[in-house]
Amino acid sequence: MFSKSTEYALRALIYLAQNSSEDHKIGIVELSVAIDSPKSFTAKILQKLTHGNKLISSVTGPSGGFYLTDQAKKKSLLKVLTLLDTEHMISGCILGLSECSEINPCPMHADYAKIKVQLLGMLGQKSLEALAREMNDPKVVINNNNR
Amino acid sequence: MFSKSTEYALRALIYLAQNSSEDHKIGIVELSVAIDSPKSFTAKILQKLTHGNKLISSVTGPSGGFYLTDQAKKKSLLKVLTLLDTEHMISGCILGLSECSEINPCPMHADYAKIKVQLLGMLGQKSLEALAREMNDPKVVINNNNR
DNA sequence: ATAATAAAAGATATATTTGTCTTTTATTGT
DNA sequence: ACAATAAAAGACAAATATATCTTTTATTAT
Repeated sequence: MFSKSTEYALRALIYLAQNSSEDHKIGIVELSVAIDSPKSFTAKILQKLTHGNKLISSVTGPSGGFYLTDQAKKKSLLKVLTLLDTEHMISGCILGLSECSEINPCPMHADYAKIKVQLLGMLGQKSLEALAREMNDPKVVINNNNR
Repeated sequence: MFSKSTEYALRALIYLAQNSSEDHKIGIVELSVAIDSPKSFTAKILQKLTHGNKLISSVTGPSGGFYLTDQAKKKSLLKVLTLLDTEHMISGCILGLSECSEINPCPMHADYAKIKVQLLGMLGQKSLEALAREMNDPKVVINNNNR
């Protein structure tokens, strides 16, 4: 469904939403171990979310690291996808047509439109902190270390 | 959502479902123009669906080309995805966990499971010929040539 | 049989994604 | 100020996806 980049980003954000705050920052080593992702690659992805849009906050140096503000934790997954410029994965035409619309729909348009509404609805309503809360349940995981 | 390969495959199959039969085969040139896809690349993709599984039938030489049997036209999109080995795009974990299940779910598992049911339901119930029928409506398109 | 046709197969090229490693810069605690 | 720390930045490498081009093989119509 999503690219590896997007998957790592979402997992990282959920972990940060659960475990970080301004006075408890998370380093890239802890983070990439926690979400089972390649360290340097994950660092690059996080950078995309720290710069202009500043969804993620970061501080260099000792006791530095990444964290989310309370405001950031309230952002929805859909907002994250928008910042990652990957929302079209879902909102685009399922057959890949660039000009698929009500006026000139693809053969799947009507059926997919219904599902799209639900997908976008779920992603738009689901905040990072809500997902972090899910992780209070000990069986809920965000890495592959339960194998 | 899907890769370019999968998109081209689905568009090609829908076109073949609408326009081909054993005594009216479609050449790769006509096909790739009709669905607005790169010719040789599309040919490669079609080959994957002609060999073992033989969803697509093909004949070389004059008056040859690709076509679908009536039986093939009844196959669902889900079946096509399975043959393309790309069903995991939908049935896999939305956060990319390899071991995401009821026992150890990711934080999105429960919400995505509901949507997954609907997506798989739609794809499983939608046949190539049903989609071909959609194309009888002149406003329905399967290429980008309406720009 | 032969020539024409069209898919199959193979080689190669390009672009994008994913991943690693090194150097630089910013910040902090001493 | 200084040393240690951690992210930022940049260069590079590998893998995969996408795309093109050429040669071969199978089939058909003459």
